[in-house]
Amino acid sequence: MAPAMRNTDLNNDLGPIVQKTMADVVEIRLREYLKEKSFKPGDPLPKEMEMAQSLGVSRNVVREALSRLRMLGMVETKKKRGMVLARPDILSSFERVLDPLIIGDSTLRDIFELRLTLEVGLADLLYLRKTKKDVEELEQIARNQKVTSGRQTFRIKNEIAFHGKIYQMTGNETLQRFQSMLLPVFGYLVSLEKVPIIGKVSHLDLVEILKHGSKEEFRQGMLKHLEHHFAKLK
Amino acid sequence: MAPAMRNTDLNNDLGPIVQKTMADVVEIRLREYLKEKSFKPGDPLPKEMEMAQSLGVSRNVVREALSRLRMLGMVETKKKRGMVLARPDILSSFERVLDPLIIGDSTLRDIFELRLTLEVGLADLLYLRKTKKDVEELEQIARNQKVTSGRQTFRIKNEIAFHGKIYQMTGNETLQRFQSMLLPVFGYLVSLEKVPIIGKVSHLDLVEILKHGSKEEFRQGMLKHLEHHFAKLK
DNA sequence: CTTTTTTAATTTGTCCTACATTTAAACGAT
DNA sequence: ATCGTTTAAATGTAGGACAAATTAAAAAAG
Repeated sequence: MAPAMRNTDLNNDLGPIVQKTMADVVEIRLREYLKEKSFKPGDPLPKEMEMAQSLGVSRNVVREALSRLRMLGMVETKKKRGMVLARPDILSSFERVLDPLIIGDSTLRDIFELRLTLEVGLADLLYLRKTKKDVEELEQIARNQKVTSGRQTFRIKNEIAFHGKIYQMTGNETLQRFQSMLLPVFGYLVSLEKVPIIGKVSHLDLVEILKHGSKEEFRQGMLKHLEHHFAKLK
Repeated sequence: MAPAMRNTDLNNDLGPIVQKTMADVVEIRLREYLKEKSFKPGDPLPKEMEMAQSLGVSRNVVREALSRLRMLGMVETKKKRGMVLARPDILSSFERVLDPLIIGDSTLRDIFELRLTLEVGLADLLYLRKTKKDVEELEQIARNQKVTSGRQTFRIKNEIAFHGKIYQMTGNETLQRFQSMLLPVFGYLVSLEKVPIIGKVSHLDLVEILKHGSKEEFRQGMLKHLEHHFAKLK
């Protein structure tokens, strides 16, 4: 693990030689500018032409940079009105690049581990915010699975529903959205398995713990539920 | 929590009426195109002019869309060679929008919770991969703090060093980078505290657990270490 | 004088053309 | 066949023009 680590540091320190285009530079400059001047959401930004002239580049280049910030939701534009700083949705940018087919294998494994880590760590939030209604709904999902344990595709869908419901119960919207966009990654990795392996602790067991057990018991239960996944990590 | 949930679903289903620009559309179309044709990293893409003609838009619009994909690291361009699909760095896009000053308060709190969740859930990876050398280095950091517990700024730096080292010990590079870009958020929230509160379990205690204790003990220890943070969550 | 309507002006969105720059590929000389 | 040279293709940048939208101002109506 150490060599990989050193490599990362090296990448940070020495980075590859990349020929920055004007749009790259302008994007950075604009970002710095917004920070320095401590723009807040809603504040009006300079016009495209003003930027172009100040920076000494064509309006074309400025627009390419602005197009990037617009994509991230950092700025919004209206004709005649100009542009204003906006609150970016931090996860939408994430979503765009999270495709199991184009991200590398090592990153894929990293994300898989990240998800397992989250599931085990969720207990505290869960016990802080779970409601009786939530637990009942969760139980319904778990029972639903028990009945229709036949088809493989349905099994996966139900798996998603169950764990998704748990994230929802944390009351943390960002966490919930985060997990929902991690699902394809998770599904992709599970689909690579030849034989579906079932943990020692079932969904219904977890529901039972949620009803009458403690945080620690739930953590242990979730751990056992995901055990076979952890076992695959080397 | 239910109403917020419904609202989210509504936003997904019905979304606000946004006047999509050509660049937006082209970005989406290009992304679909890459998926449908199942491009893999390294594959050459069509030329700008070809795209423009096929889509019936100006080269300018195509370039704005491409500029976005370039920013995300999805495509790389070389003159004469054209463009190739590349492996995007999933976290770099995240980094761009993760500014505590422009993301909203609720998101800020969500991320704070996310981090706490991670720290508690880390134990398994940690015990799977920790080395003697790592533990020693961690101990060094913890001792360093004990000695110089005076200045506030140093305390924070040391706090970062300690927890950062823990993430590094998991051997999960993505996780490590993820936490490092979450640091500003964390630091921002901590800086809002009037009085620095110290947990019941110190860094040195955690090191001791890592040396001779079990995973469960470590999880409990970390929980106690972060207890005052969890206490603030409602 | 106030309210409504019309007009004008400003700013972004799109298209077009031109040229510089880079560099892979074709070509040619030894 | 190898090395250097030329060529051509693709991206990068610049600048101008106009459409579309929408605010702001001016004009008209009451």
